[in-house]
Amino acid sequence: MTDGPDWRPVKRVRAFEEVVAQIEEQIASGRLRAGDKLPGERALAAALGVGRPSVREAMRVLEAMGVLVANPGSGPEAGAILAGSAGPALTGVLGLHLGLANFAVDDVVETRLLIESWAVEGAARHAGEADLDRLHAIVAAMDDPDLSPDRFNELDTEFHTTIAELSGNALVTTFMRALRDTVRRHQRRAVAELGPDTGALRADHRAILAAIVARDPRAAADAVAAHLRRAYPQVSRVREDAPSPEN
Amino acid sequence: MTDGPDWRPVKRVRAFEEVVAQIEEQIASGRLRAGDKLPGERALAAALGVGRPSVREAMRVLEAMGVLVANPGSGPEAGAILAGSAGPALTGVLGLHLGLANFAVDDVVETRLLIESWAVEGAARHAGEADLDRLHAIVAAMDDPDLSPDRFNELDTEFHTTIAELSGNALVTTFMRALRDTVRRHQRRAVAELGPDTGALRADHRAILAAIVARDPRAAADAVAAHLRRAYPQVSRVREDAPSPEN
DNA sequence: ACCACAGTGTGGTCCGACCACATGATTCGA
DNA sequence: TCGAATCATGTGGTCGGACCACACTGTGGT
Repeated sequence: MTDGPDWRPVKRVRAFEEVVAQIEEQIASGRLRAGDKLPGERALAAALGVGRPSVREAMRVLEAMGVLVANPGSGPEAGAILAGSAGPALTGVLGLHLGLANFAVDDVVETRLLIESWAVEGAARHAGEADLDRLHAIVAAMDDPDLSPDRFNELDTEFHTTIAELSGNALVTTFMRALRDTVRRHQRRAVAELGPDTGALRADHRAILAAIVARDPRAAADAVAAHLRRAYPQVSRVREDAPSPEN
Repeated sequence: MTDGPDWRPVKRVRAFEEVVAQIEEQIASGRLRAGDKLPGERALAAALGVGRPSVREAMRVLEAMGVLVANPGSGPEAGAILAGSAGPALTGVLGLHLGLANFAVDDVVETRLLIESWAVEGAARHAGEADLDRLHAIVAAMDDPDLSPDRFNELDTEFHTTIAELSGNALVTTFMRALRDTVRRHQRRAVAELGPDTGALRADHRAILAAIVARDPRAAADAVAAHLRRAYPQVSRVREDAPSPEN
């Protein structure tokens, strides 16, 4: 394994990478926290001994990762502010690599099934009364007969996101939402609008909620699996976890 | 719900965002495929009617998302080439938001447990003889008594990544690796080196492999869970999926 | 007290220039 | 003739400067 000189191809370090690295370090060490505001681009460039374009490229990278937002103008809203949720960044990454065929739509849906099944089990175990009320309200709101498709989608997102939150794992929530948005954006581009009629989807939601209310994690997971299979019928690969009749 | 004027805050569209959007569109529509090379920055800027800095910032964004790599010089290796795995990009995003306390280390480990448990079940069902040989070879290689910590870690990564691949879901593989790298990088920064002695970890690997060989998905998942609990003892929150004694 | 206005600082954009690098054609020498 | 040093070319990387649009802020005037 360790035969021959075996050089590494020399690490090319670009200026903006060093800028990103330093900001990352400030974040990791806790010297920079969420809500903090970075110095202005000009000041930062001077402090780091690089040109403003390098600082700007670093900003773009951090912005793409959902770490900061940049606002022009003056006042408390202006400048580069550390904030951010990882969600949109993840959605973007997943969407791009979906387009590059680095993985398939089936993979995405299957992963969402895996994650959301787990999340709903947690929800069935730990949901409090207030949580259940929120879910009931969402389900009820989706029964409005003259609901715009966009609004319907918003409520659907809220339903699933709330369930994910009840798992108590913020990362799972983020993943779940990113996976859902990725699939949705992808099929928006290819196929027509909502495939299955909303009636079946709303019935699924009620079944999921009923299982959560009944504190039955297994039934809740099954209901979620059935729901996703109905919502994404074009996805062929849907595996079972426990009840595998094979072998 | 639709009361009042209800303005949207005006979409600020920056030039580089438009550039990114156009490249994204070319990718989504299939006109740009993996392996393709983009025009030079100057040519692209001229074609799009923007300045070169805007094109460069777009490049940085796409590069940060793991979509392309940029090489200077001349020849077939030079230029902006579409390629890329999503892995490093995901690791970067997760690490940053871990530092920003948008989610906790426990969340990350728990999510990895969830994903890898599922993956190993698939591996136990679908692994072929060649796959098992690969795993056996890795496990054997890790028994070398004078193995550098770095090399040990490489092999450990290979073991877990191979299992994830056997699930047949490329996205799960990517996630698994990103989660693992995120935790590792994080504790590198905080705590000392390898916590548990390698002997127990290697024994865990053997147990996981044995369950896969035995085609026992349930046992394999349990073995993975036990392994992760041993590897990350500082993580308090480790839930069970099915065998929950509570309730 | 109120309002209009210039001042100031922010990010956004662009231009032009130069550098380092890798390649390929060219030229010069043996 | 063949080889090797050299130059030309084109790439991304970096920089400084300049200008713009924007949003706030203080300072005038009314």
